[in-house]
Amino acid sequence: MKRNLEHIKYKEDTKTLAKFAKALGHPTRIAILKHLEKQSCCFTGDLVDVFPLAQSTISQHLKELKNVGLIQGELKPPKIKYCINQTNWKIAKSLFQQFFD
Amino acid sequence: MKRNLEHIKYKEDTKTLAKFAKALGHPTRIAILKHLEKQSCCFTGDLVDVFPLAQSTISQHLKELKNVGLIQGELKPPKIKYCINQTNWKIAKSLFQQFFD
DNA sequence: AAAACCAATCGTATTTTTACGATAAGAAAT
DNA sequence: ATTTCTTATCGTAAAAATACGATTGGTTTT
Repeated sequence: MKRNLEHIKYKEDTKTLAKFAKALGHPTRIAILKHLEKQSCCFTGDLVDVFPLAQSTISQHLKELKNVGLIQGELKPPKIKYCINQTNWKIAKSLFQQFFD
Repeated sequence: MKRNLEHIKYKEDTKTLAKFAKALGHPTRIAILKHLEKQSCCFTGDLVDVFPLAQSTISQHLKELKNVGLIQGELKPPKIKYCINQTNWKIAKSLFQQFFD
């Protein structure tokens, strides 16, 4: 963006929905979430085995999903166990639901 | 992306869902679609009045929504009437639905 | 105490996205 | 025929996203 257009006032729901959608806007992140849904939980290393991507790249995608609150990490030294954040998952679900009618 | 990683094989549904999500990943585009849902249809100019964005920017967002098939444009010279593409809308809806369970 | 393990972060390169103004293209009105 | 209206497209600039390798930090194992 060339200019600062953050003064555009969108409704809160619109912004939140866009934020979730953006996080889902990459096939790797969709695949990670599908994996988490099936497995219920998993470690970063599991994903590095599943996807032909560098560890740092996977970590980056996980961070993004964590930042929008769709997943959460629990320390299980020396690993980190990632799960879906059920609270926010439900929020996202209902936002998409009502968006599509 | 530094390297060509298009050889990563994602399932078709995963790619399609990510594509739709990406298109929804901007508040302006969410707002445009909400507007279209309410109005059922509208012209580019209407949107230019609603959003404090340049006409070319609105046009660009519309193009993106059209490219993923969420909307379609009908020539009503000298205007263009945009509507939601119901067929693809339903596909997107069901993909999100089954994704969220 | 040292080595090994796991995952985040840093630095960086490339590509894509987002926004704008200016221009072009088409039809309608004058 | 010229002007007006509407929208797409072009060119461009700035920012964000995507990917990688290398490094760092924290545990655990040896």
